[in-house]
Amino acid sequence: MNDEKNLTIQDIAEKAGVSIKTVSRVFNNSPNVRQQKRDLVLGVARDLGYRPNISARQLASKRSFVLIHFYDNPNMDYLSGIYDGMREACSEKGYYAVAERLSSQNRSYKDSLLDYLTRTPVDGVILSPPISDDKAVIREIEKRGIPCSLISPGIKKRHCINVFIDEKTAGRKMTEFLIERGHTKLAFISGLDTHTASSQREAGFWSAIEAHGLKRKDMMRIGGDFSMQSGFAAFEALAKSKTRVTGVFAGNDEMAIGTIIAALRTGMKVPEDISVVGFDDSAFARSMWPPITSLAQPIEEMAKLSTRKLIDWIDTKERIENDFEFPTEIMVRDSCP
Amino acid sequence: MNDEKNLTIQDIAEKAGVSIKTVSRVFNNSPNVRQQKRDLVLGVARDLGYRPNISARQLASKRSFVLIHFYDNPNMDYLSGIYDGMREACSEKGYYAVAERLSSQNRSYKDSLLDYLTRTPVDGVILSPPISDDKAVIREIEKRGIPCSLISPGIKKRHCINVFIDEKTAGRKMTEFLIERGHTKLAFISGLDTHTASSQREAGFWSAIEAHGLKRKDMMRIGGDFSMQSGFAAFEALAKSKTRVTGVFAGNDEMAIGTIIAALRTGMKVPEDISVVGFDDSAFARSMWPPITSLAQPIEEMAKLSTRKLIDWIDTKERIENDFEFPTEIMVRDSCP
DNA sequence: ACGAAAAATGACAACGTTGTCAAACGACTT
DNA sequence: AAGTCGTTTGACAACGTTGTCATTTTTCGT
Repeated sequence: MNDEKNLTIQDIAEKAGVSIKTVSRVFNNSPNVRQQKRDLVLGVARDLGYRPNISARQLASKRSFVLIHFYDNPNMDYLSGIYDGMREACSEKGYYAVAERLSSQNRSYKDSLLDYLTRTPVDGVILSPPISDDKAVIREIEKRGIPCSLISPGIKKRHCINVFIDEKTAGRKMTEFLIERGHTKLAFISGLDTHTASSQREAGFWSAIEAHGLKRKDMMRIGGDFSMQSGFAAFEALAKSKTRVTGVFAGNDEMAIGTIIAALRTGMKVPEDISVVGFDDSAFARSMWPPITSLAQPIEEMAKLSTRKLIDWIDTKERIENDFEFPTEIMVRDSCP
Repeated sequence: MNDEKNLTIQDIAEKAGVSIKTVSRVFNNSPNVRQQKRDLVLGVARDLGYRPNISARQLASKRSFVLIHFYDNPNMDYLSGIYDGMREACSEKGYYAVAERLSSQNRSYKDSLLDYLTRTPVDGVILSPPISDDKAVIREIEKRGIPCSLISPGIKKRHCINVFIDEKTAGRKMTEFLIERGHTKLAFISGLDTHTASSQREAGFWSAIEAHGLKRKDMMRIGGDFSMQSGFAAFEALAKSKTRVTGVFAGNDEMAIGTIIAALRTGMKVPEDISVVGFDDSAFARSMWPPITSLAQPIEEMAKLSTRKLIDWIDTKERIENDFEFPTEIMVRDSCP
């Protein structure tokens, strides 16, 4: 119901009886503004429904207000979770969220990163696995003095913001879930070794086995690569072996789907003959038949916090905390009820 | 190897011996610049590696250089195809690509559109199904005078750019593919009725049946909703019926996957006992086991052209052509070889 | 209560582009 | 050759913000 005219800092300044510059300072969280004026300005701005003009800001400050998420993960579910979280946090603070694929297939992928960073001015970077483990990439970003936030890094970096779940504990939790349901012969389908999180999940798997006094020789470890096909292949390996496993822990949902399809083909029933659990709680895990029990991480929340802290860092030029851990939850569904 | 300093129009103007304004005109494809000067300026700019400053452009021209894609389609594969196409076309012309979900679940989704359009200045809009069929949405955009491009609209709009495939012919082509492989008893699993393209595919299906002299009563038509689950349910309906169909045409890949999984569960073999074909050629169609024969449309190319034409329209304020049809291709895979 | 130092504030010039409008130029007509 | 009209060009002021630096106000130690 407000008038359409675009408000400027000028309008706010007049209404509040302060100078333009003071208003500017308030909106940039600059120090050296009396709290009383800060509140006054903020109040007036809210009343009038003022929104800063980003272009003008960019032009005058030579900052871009662009945060970029570099990824190389074909899982669209995960990506859009991150993107949504980023976007929400960005719009709170007048930043732009951009996502850019940095394919490690591409031989010159480091070059294309450098290209990107020199071409487009970028105020902050968010990396997700497996790139959050790429030291060369992180070094280049650091060298340019660009604040950087890592999502689920294998090793936490002191010079970055780290946002993560405890992968090992999650892996252990999932394994214990299987054990509690009476499964004593288990298989673990791993992901790619370049994906540190995957090894940590596996460590959790073995730690649960040990803690519950199960025998290592009753367990199978099959190497996968996160693809549906590798889950399919994993089941075939399982079927050939002497060990009769009744519970399968797949390193992600896609491999879980592959495993289930392969099992169905041989006439086995899920979960009656074999139980399968996944990891990531993707949309396909929910819509598969049977729906797949999977470990959910609050990826959108993680991305949101990651972005907020990154923006704080950019705005204030200092980091208070580095590390933020998030809880996980097992979504119990029919594939292992 | 160039110096790092950011070039401005000023630099180009000096080097070329013309005024700042003339350079500006050249970069905006404004009329009334002598061809000779135009070439000169363009040449100098290329030599120096000049790139216009978008923020300054936005500020001075009050345009946003933002194109927005409104979607409400959970298929990430399709979406990222569109996004990639948009992005490429945008970066050619210095525009920004933004994607925004406009959920029809949300009761007030038209409001959120209006909100968006009034909040953020937007120079052009791209709509994909099912939103490209929403007259109310299109009307609101038109009312604001924002150029609009539709991807695969059910009915082509004269005031918009339309980019599409011939859905009916595609449906017919796919059906004939099944018929040529000896299937005479077929099932068609439809998508949501709100999705006009789906009905057109179905029309193609029936036209092929008729053209090949097959009997309508040997055919089954099952209503689905594009979800994996509905594909699953469709197979169960199929199994219950008396008609023994050997070929299934699913309205999209997800329903094809559901159908296949359901078939596998009953011990049937695909494609030996039943052949299934899908539509869209999504990543899951490729990585499913068996991989699914599916109809591919060049969605990325379509989005790219759509975007280019939209930008032309914005820049020149006129549209030469409205309609652009693209070819399709059947990707033959194991689910119906 | 006084001065010195620190904190808060403001005036004004950037930032790199486009819009406006007036001036210069060219091609015609007479 | 002068006059007319359309085309091409350019000077200069926006656009809405931040950076710089000078000025004012507050705080604090004595």
